[in-house]
Amino acid sequence: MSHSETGGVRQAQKQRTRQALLDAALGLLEEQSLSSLGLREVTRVVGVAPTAFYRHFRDLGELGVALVQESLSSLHATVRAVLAEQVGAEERIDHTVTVVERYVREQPAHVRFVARERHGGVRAVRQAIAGELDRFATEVAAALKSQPVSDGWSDEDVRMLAELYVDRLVMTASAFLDVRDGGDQDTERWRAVARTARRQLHLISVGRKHWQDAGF
Amino acid sequence: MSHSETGGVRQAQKQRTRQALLDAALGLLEEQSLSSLGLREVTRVVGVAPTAFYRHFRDLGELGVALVQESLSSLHATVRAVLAEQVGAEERIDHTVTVVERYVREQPAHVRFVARERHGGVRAVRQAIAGELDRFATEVAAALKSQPVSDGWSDEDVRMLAELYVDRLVMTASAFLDVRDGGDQDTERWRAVARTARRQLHLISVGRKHWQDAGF
DNA sequence: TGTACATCAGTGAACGCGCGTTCACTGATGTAC
DNA sequence: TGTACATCAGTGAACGCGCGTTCACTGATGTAC
Repeated sequence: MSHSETGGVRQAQKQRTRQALLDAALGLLEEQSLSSLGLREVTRVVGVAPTAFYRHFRDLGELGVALVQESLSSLHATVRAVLAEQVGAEERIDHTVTVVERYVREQPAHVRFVARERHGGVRAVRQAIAGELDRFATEVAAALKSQPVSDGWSDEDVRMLAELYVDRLVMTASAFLDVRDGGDQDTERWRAVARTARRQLHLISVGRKHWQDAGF
Repeated sequence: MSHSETGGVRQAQKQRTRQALLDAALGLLEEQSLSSLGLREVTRVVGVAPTAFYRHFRDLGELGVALVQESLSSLHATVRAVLAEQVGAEERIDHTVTVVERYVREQPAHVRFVARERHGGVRAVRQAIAGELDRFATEVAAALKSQPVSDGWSDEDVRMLAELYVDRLVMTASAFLDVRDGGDQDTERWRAVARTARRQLHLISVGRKHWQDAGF
């Protein structure tokens, strides 16, 4: 082949192995938590020697931090698109829940990983997740602030509201996951979770509208 | 001694060892998650032979379930007392947050355990926590229903609101814990978490008051 | 284009270690009479 | 009260096993000329 690009085949193969390690770990983490996951378990699934692991990550904590980026970047992008929509509050809530539903269906392992490791036993991973959710909340806050309903709101209160929404979305994703794990797929229970999530977000939205009337 | 009571000394000593195992495990779980905790680690801390463990628990999952009861029963009782108070909504919220603050200060390990294992790697423990929080939500729902503000509310909506409050309390406890872990103790950041928590609960409360006006 | 050397992703043997679990046991506590 | 037997919480040796990490290696890919 040409030598116009640096690396090429070798670098591409390395990336493929790295991704295989991430995928294998994510799969194994459906049944356990990161702090009990073994390096040899992961390499065994991929089909490489245990020592190959060290060519990509110092330890499983470092792999975990990489998984955080992978897990949250896709959801982040999708929700950002919803936030940018110029529609009414009710529509936006409905759409957001739909997006979360789809995310849980399509990336259940990523959702479980984040929910589990958000308070899990590996500090570096907890911090990575906290950092991502913080950036997430900052974006939501910016979107909320730009809406007319927020006129007269302090930055502190906008932030408070943003965190309320973000936490609720994470809890909702986790609730969908629990239904999925229970064996139900698209059943009554799944729809009940969606309905409850929408009503909870609507209730928060109502509170937001009347927040200043209440004198806070 | 007398033989009027069955057991006595022997039974009491067994209970003491059992409690020592629970305490040791809880301590070790500050730094790791249940699915990576070792049976030998626990018995080493207590100062008994590894095999003594089996006189009390089949495995660490069973010990974890026992820790769930221990962790949530005390908080449960305290919050129940707050719910029974006949005061205004604002006062009740302030008081609830104060109770949560005290709980995090006094039982940080219990709080961390529940937050971590709620979505952790051990199914039996997850289910035990989910069950406890479910009973908790049921009590909160009953308390909410008995208030005049809830006239005209469906049971479903009362339940939805109760879950919103319970999740919020768990998140608040977890937020206090994060500040504590960060090295700050009673500082500005701790007070900021308390302030945010109160405002979030108040906002939900405002939403509740205007829920029916909004036509849901 | 061809050749000679450098790089480095993945290998495989070896290590010491702590793990969970088994088993037959010991000796203090409990019970029957 | 005293004696003889039963119970059972905790012991300690032993086991096979999989773990994370080290090290010198191999051979395909990359680069310089």
